[in-house]
Amino acid sequence: MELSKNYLPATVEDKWYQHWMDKGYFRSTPDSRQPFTVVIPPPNVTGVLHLGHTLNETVQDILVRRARMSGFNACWVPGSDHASIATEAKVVDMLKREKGIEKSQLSREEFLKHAFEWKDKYGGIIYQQIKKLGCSCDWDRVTFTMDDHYYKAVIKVFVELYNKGLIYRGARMINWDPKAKTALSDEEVEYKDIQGFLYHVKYAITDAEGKPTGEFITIATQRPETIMGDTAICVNPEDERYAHLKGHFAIVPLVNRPVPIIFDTYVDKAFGTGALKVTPAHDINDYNLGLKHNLEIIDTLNEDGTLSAAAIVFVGEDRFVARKKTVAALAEAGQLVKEEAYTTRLGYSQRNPTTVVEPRISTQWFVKMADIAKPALDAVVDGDVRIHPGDRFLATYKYWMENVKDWCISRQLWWGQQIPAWYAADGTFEVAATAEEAVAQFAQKGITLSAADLKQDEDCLDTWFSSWLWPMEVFNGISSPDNADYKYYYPGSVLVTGQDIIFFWVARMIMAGLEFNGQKPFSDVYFTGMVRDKEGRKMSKQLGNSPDLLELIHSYGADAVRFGVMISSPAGNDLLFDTSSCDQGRNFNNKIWNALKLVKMWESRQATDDVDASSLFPIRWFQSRLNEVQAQVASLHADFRLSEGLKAIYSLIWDDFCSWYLEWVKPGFEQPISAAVYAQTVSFFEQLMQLLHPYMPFITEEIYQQLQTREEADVLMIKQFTAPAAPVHATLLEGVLAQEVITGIRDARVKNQIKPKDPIVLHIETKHENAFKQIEDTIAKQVNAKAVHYVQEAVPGCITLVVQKDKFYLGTETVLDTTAQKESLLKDLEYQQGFLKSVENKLANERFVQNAKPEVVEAERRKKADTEAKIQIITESLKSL
RNA sequence: GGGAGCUUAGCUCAGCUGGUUCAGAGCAUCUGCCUUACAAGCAGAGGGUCACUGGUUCGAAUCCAGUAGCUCCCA
Repeated sequence: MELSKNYLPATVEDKWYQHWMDKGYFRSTPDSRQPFTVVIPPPNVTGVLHLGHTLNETVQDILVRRARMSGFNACWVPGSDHASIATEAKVVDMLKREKGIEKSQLSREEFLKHAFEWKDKYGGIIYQQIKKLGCSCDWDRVTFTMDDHYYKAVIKVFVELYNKGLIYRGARMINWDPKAKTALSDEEVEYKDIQGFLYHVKYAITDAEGKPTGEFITIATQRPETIMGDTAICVNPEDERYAHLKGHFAIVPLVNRPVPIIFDTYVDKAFGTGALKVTPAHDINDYNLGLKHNLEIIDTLNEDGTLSAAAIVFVGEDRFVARKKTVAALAEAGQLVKEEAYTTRLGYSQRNPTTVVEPRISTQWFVKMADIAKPALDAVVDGDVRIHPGDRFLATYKYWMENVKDWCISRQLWWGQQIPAWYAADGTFEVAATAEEAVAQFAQKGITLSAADLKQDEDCLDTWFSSWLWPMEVFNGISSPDNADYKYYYPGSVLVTGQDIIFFWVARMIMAGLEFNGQKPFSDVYFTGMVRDKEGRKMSKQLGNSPDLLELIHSYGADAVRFGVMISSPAGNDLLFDTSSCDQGRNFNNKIWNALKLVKMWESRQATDDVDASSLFPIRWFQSRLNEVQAQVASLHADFRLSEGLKAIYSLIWDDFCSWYLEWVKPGFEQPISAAVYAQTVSFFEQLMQLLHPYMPFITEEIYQQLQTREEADVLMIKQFTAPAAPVHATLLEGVLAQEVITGIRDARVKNQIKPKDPIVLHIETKHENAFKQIEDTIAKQVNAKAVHYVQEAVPGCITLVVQKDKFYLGTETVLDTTAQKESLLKDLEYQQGFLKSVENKLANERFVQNAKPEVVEAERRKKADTEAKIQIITESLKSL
């Protein structure tokens, strides 16, 4: 079959993915092998994969494929996440836009039906993309965080933690998303620097009896619209300016409510005016101050961010509109002293990025974190769970775990697991998996009720309260803990994820694993960095700087995209993505493809002979190089240095195999090739493809299959690695010598403008003629030498050059200009002399000779001798010119 | 405000336990090649006081401290 000019990924990728699927190679069932378990960080059903996912999935696939080829029973579980807030928002949007339905018109059940339809429709896109990328997931194990068993597991865990006293319900200051109308956890708030204003507002003072003293106290606030919720003014007890106001009151502007002047060291005398308005319902610090001083709490905001009746003025206005109106009203009343520009940080809802989060007091469910955090902290600190790279994230992890706050897990949403708390009419409740169990629990307390009397909590749980069970429940480990899969696959091997969800997910998974199973969920965590564009900006939809994955795969091929994201992204480092790295990947594909074409050309030109291929220099050398890199890649993998592994393989294939080896064994035009050499070459090629396969699965499988006709079961993706032989050090050095001589002579040819087609005669002056006998054919071929002679002295009229410790004379018909040679020799001489001096200095230093390791000193002595010899050779050459 | 990380060639980045396999890769640049696998290629070449200042050491891109700039996380 004629092979195409260039590699065409589209024709190859779908074919092999389908084949692997049909043969069930991705599927894993427990057996006697050791498991290698990876659970995918489930992407959101709302979105499509972006480059961050691409990097993640690629890393996982590399680890999983290599493990599968290394004797492990590799199992990679795919799935997706219901993403409560984000998905609910999208479904609500869609219903309104496409069907004209408001959420409020629907029952919970009706809404969930729409949500599931939506998930089925859009969730599939993600899986399609993962497949296109070549990921070897076990598709029979796809899990969704709202699957029936998963739902049950979440409820089970909730009930269990509640019964242990680790979940409680209470009114606290929480983060409120007024758009989604739900509580958020601290982790779901993203802070951004914002240019705002600081408004100075003066409040009239009255004495203890309420009589105006004619004085004013001025406060500075960023949020004038919350003035109506003020219940105190606070100053520092040390502040002399205000000491006389003890027992006095301030009159809140616009609503004319007297509030006490209180004293607390919390207030910074130097900030603003030194006087702070205290609004316990709308600021976390004020809330704490309020608790301490028993202040009234006046909540002036509705759940949608409009002012409530308690605000008295501007009721029903949005908080930002109300702010403007409040400022105008204050100005009119003459109570606005000044406004100044002010930079501050505002919290935004992670899932509604344009919505400012409102601190709000609300009754929610919380997980008590301190106790379950402790073992999870220890697991990482003790190295039971290892984080890669190094311990770069250890400090962050430790800090968060040591200062962990209780986790607000209730959300005022429908898309998620509904909180299993059952309320009686009087507001008392029982936590139980079902209404029937709740009835029984009430009965135990002597309260007789029927299921119909109970009302289940309207709220659902935070998505992360389901995702933290992921490594267990993908194997039904919570819902049915005695099953064989769970026992076999748990704990998992490696978790690959972005460093941005270290708290959301990684920390909590470790907690959940230890709490519910007693074992860590995985032994290694590999953090990938953020993918940015080439200007270093985060990829985002707003900027439109995130390339479409399917389009990238369409134009470059999946292997090239995988190469592109892997080639320069060591663990934890941000990746500045530029499509030029995909170009590099595509070029690499092409290079491999062309090497295949070359080798295939030889297939029909084999000459049977009795050559002992293993004794031929190119073959001995490449065998050692291959073994060397095989071992190197294994060790890099053990350290999770995947991108360095890819670099090593890239260079082995392009430079060593294509540029050196294939050129060395290449027969002359239309000449036959030794059958033994051919067989060996095919074997090398196969081993290279195997080594590269985890990184670039499609082209490697295609090449492997093209190299020979194979049995159906002979498939690269499941071919097992064998332990590489030890490389022969001397052979590697032989290769270096050959390469240096070839490069040196080629350089000399270029500098002396000898046309590539003009042959030369090569004279070698060496004390190691035997060493050159092994490589002289190879050298002659590579530098277009028609003859090689060994000489004992300079050959006149030749180009002279020195490589290592030997001299080379190039006889040529071209008229030579010796100045170029002289220049090059002089340059070399200068360098060698400088080098010699530095070595001599070292050796002259007594302390060096005394303190340095003997082998280091010995190496320096050798260097000295070698350099001296070389200088002599160069000097002689210069003389003969 | 607290913490972490980064700063190496024009650009993007490697460089693990200090010592010529330490100053590297890819892209970009320059020169010469349409050499029957590959011009998405081949053969060569040039290019860096390893941010700055001190310290430890016989020896520092590498370890320590400080300074400057950038990034991220947390308040």
